[in-house]
Amino acid sequence: MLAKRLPAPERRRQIAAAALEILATDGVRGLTARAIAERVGVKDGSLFRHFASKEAIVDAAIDAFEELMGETFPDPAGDPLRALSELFQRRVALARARPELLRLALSDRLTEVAGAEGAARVKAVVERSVTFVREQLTLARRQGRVRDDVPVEILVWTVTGVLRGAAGASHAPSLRKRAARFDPAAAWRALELLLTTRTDGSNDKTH
Amino acid sequence: MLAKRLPAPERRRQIAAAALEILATDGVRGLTARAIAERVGVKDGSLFRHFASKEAIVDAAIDAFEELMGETFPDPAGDPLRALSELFQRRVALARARPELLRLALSDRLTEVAGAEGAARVKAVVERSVTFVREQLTLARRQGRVRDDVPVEILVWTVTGVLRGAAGASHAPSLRKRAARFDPAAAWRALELLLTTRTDGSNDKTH
Amino acid sequence: MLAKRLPAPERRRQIAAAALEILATDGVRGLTARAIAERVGVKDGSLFRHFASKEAIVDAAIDAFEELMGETFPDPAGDPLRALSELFQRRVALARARPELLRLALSDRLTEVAGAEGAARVKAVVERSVTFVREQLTLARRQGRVRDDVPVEILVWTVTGVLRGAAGASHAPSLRKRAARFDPAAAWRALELLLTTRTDGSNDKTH
Amino acid sequence: MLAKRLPAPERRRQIAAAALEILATDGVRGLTARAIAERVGVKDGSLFRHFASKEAIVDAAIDAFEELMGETFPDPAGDPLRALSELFQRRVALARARPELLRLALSDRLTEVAGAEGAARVKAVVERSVTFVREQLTLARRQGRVRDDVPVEILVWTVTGVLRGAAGASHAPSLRKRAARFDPAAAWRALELLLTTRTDGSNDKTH
DNA sequence: AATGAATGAGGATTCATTCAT
DNA sequence: GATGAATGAATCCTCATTCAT
Repeated sequence: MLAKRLPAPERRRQIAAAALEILATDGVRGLTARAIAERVGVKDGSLFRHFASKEAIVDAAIDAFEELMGETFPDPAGDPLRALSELFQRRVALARARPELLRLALSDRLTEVAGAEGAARVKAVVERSVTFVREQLTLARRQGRVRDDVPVEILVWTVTGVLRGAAGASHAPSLRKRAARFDPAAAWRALELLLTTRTDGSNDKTH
Repeated sequence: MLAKRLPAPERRRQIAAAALEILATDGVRGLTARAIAERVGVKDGSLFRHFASKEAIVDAAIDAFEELMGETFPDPAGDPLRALSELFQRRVALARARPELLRLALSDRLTEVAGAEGAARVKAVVERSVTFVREQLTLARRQGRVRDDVPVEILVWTVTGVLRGAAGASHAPSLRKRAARFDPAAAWRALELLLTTRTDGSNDKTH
Repeated sequence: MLAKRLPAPERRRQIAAAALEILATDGVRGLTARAIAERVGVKDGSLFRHFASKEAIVDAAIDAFEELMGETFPDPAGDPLRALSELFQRRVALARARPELLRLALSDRLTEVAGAEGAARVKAVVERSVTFVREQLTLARRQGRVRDDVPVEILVWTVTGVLRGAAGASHAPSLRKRAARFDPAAAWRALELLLTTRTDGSNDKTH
Repeated sequence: MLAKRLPAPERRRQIAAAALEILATDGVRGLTARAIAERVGVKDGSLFRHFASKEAIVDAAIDAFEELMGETFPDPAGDPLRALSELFQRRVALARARPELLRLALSDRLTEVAGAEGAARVKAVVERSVTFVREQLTLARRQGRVRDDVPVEILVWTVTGVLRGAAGASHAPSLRKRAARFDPAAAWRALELLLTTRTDGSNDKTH
């Protein structure tokens, strides 16, 4: 029962993609050579004709991950709020299209299965997002378009928090009910309000 | 070289705690019977005198996790913003005191190693936090103390996002530099500014 | 079907001994964890409760080899020809008692399966024999009891050659016919004749 | 990146030679289809266009080995001591020219990787040498040119021992120091002295 | 004649778990 | 209550070999 022969580069891509998906759905311990091979339709030993080791497979998976995440970064030149908005929309769209990626980005599964070098790369991808957000926020603030009564870092956490929530809401079946009519554009508008509107905080704390 | 004999309930607690720590520091694949036993100072076979299976150990670990997280919930009666503030402070304090717990709460390692029932309990713990936040926010909004120009869910994500950031900043060595003078109280004040009702729309977006 | 439980040190010895024998009889590729385990009467995985790796098993086997070979070295003090004679007798006796050891000493199987450190130890054992022979011969020569018309090294090779032959003859079934009445004592006497000082040159070459 | 197409017989020779060298340098476990193919500059699958199996490759390697060793046998007619001398010189020369062959002849690697039939052939090659030596010695003894106070077999072992030593010394880098001015001709002269000079053994043992 | 993708049968090793002592 | 020796199933990986292209 031979598997269909496939050109090596394509097989490699398949294998890396399969690893990514399995990791997202079945977790660290589910990511076995056997499982990957099965999903691809070959025998486990055959994987090692294409990759030197499981770690190498994970590295390739991280390549794919890096690329997909990288594509969601908008042009950093231009209007910073627009840049943030675009990042937001694209990330939500990505979460909808490839929910596994989201899980991977939010969990540390990739870091767990990767070797030191791969783990560093995953971390870099995540940090790049945070840095991007921080930079755009700082820029926007200099333009007076983002509130300055709150430290940037807090705003960064706000953005990443809402992004995380929106991405989760956009695909998580269990959350679908609550966020049934979840609309990413509306979410962004709300987030923008948070970032830009200056509140006076006058009527809050009682203490 | 026999390990000190310990009353069973105490050993159980030890084992569960050890599992929790190992899971946090070494990850899913680091959580082996051997590793747990070693940390407790016992031989691996002995674990199974106290627990029927590794899954049972994880279940007990989840008990501990549940309890520790549960303790951070403030009295839900009373001032909702105060309740949120307290949850915030306590969580940050917990993150500082027991950084592993934070990692566990933010990663899905526990869910990964738990059986179905355990996973559900972990999920419940996390959801309970979100629900708590949502409820307090809703209450506060009814009191007119939280802005209503933004859907509650967005505010929920804001709170959880900032909480996550603050908790991370409060312990992560790598982040310590940036958040060197990180002050949870200040973080909460900033968060509160974000949440509370604005009085005018003067500081509006430009486009 | 559980194997008989044995105290660990004894099992270790068994395993090392089994490895030595398998290597001698079945060769490098025959030395599998499975083969060792089978011979000892346990399952292969169990080997690794006693040794960290196959290499560690081989190391222990080399320990045994070293010890057995070491025991054949006579007291180097005293009459050098007597020392050589004793080494000779003991080696032949060892070859008869434990033919596998001989094979191992003469082949390089042990070196092949050992790690770098183990290989060095095996080499040292072999070299120690040669050195011992050389030293005793040199001593004897100084006493005028060994011929000096021939370089010592040639005499060393003579001794090792005859030893090798005698040891082989003493056990190899195929050679038994020829050396049917093979007598180690007689072999040594003959060897001694070869080594000792000639008195005259009467029986010289003809050409 | 196709390898140069070569006529089949030439490729076969290449492959057999490569196998021989790898076996000598890397040992039994180093002799993999991949290693052979690599050395030849071909992909591993291609080996099996030329040989039915790895065993067949080894058989061909043994052919080559047989031939090379066979070439060192001098004309058995004529002066027996001269014949021995020539064998000696040629073997030492071969050891110098092709050290791998020596290793193979002295180790039993070839026997290990060969099938039953091949192993028998290797054994025959070795035995042929011994037989040759024995025959020439017997002849020479009948002519009164070799000492008769020592059994022939002992002399055979002497010759093979010195040959082995000389061959080893002639190439082994580590031994080069000791045998720095190692001179095969001198070695043979010394050996001849051993074989021909009659000692009386009068002044040896003290016991 | 050679490649390139695949396999199946192992090989070493890990690990949760059992149970006699 | 704890140990210490064992297992069986699974894991990653290697290797000789096959065969369509």
